[in-house]
Amino acid sequence: MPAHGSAHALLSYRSELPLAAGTLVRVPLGRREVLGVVWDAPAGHASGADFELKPVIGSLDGIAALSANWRRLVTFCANYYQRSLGEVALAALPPQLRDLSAVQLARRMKRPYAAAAQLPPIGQLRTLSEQQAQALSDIEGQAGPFLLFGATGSGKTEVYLRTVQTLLSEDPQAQALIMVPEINLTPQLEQRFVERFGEAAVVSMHSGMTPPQRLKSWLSAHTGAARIVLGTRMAVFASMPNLRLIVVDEEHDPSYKQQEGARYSARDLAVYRGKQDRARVILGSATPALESWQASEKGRYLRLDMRARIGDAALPAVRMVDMRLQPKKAVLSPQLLDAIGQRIARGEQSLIFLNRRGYAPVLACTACDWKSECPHCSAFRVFHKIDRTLRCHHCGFTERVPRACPGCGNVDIAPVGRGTERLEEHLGELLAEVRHPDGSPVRIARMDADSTRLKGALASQLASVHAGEVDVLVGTQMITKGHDFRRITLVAALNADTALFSSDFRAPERLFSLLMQAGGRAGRDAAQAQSSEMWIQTFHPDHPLFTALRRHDYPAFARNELEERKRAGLPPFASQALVRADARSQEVAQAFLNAAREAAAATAVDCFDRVTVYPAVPMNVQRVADVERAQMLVESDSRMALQRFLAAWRPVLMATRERGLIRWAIDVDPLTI
DNA sequence: AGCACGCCGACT
DNA sequence: GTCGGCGTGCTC
Repeated sequence: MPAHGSAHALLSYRSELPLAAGTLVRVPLGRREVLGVVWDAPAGHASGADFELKPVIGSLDGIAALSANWRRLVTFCANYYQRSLGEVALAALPPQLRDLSAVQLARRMKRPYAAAAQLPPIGQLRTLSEQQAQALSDIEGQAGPFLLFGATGSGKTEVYLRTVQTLLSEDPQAQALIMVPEINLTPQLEQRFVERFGEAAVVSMHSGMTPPQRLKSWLSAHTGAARIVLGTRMAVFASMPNLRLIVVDEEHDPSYKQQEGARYSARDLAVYRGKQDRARVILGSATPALESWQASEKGRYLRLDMRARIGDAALPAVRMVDMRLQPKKAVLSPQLLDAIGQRIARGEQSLIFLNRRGYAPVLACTACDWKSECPHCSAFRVFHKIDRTLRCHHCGFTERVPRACPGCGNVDIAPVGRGTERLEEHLGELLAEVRHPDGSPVRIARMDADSTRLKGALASQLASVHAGEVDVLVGTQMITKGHDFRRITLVAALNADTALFSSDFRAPERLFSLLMQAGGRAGRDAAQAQSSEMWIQTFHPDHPLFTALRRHDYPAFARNELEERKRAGLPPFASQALVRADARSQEVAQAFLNAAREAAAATAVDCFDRVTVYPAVPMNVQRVADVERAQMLVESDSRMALQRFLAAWRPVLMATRERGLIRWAIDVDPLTI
């Protein structure tokens, strides 16, 4: 089964020696030599073909065959997400395995991966809170899967650590897989696991590693030497012969869904894999995905409640600022500004969250109707004052800001709206007079994808916040994730309203989660928690989402939202898939989709009456980098029916030809539609 | 995914 | 007259 994208994925080869299923081999394909995996044993696949089979070139016999469970996971993923086996399998293996010569491999395998790392003795551990102890005993006593519903600061990580510890000490071979949504979050997690279990027991797996590092980690997990694998979504495919526990931390995070190639959900695959491998699965979150919450309501997941913060630290008080009562052009209300000033005077830190980077999202001419549109996309280019550029956040197209309006020559072109850069500048002006207790001026910093682009920049910025060298931190989404800021007592969210009335039905869920997470940055020290506040500026202070947020009441939010989803027939009460098509023109993209839609009706499968295929529509951002994009929604009230339909329909899609079509893909369980 | 084969525009 | 553009199709 070598790597190629066609439908009937398996290719047959002959071999003098019998090769066990799961063996890694090198085989000829066309005039190349590629990596392959023996999928089924010699039998079956009769050579009764009309052509001669090519021989297997050799097997990578230093490496044990991939297990049946691993192959089942890959098969399931390929079938469920409508991709070829070869694509999924090869993407799941470390890329260096593909171009490693036999000699290099032999040299590599000489290194001792054989024995499972011994765990160092565990020193004195902190006493667990009552709810932590309860969660642990539930995890030990029940089969799961578990939904660990725990507030930020409730000590979820300690529960993971203890579960791993119990497991690994009971079973000297056992392995655990711990997943986090982002690469940025792996170092601090790795540190905690290494502290507890020692360097030798832990390996990481994420796309930021060099190919040799990745191969090393993979081999270490595959041989069973690594007891603990930490990683991002790709780690769900790690070959682990003695896997007994899978943790998906921040399970609600959209990053668990791969957004190109095989569009799998690592969280959902983790649950499948846990069942296959008889490994415990723990999904952890303060704001679970509504799909997971619903599963826990129905008893498919066992919910473990950890709603209190450690040491009974209070959650921050939520303050709503009604922007209808503020001066028209106010960015920051006087109350909020005043509150920030007070923190500075007390030597405490504030965090201002605005989910829009750059200086201004649009630049516009004051005389004509010119706007900073991207010539290659149906989107505006963002004004970045710092280097005086207009940058398209979709295709990357960047130009210097024109001196005068390209439309009419007017020199007066003005920024419209605001991003983090402008907010940082604005705050500097507003807080210019404010002083520290020691009389020094205010220090404002900005943290977003632009300020952290350079290697090491993120770490050094975080360090300076931790060291107390910053009074006010302005940033995007990125500052709300995971970082354990100890001295922040005020968090403010500007511009939260856009998500309330979005056409994306998941927008409220993401907003709630984001605000809870941002709020969780405040008052992580019990001593300061009393005075910690989360500020929200909004034109809709009475919106039910904010009512639930004020009480830190995720269950109330979920109940509300699930009711609406049910009424509207949306996930988790329906299953969806999306077919996307790219072409030089919108007409071609849509023609392809609609042709496939017609063909679906004609090739009626038995489950077709339970499935709705909607007509093709342009995507939200219709054109990116001069490519027109369209999509088509497929929906059913039954996941099974949708699956059966997609499996039957895929060959039809593949047979559908449209001149000028660039590519198409199916996205099963899409996160944005 | 590669890497062929194949049919139309600017070069020695 | 060729070199090379990338559209289309195949790989046991």
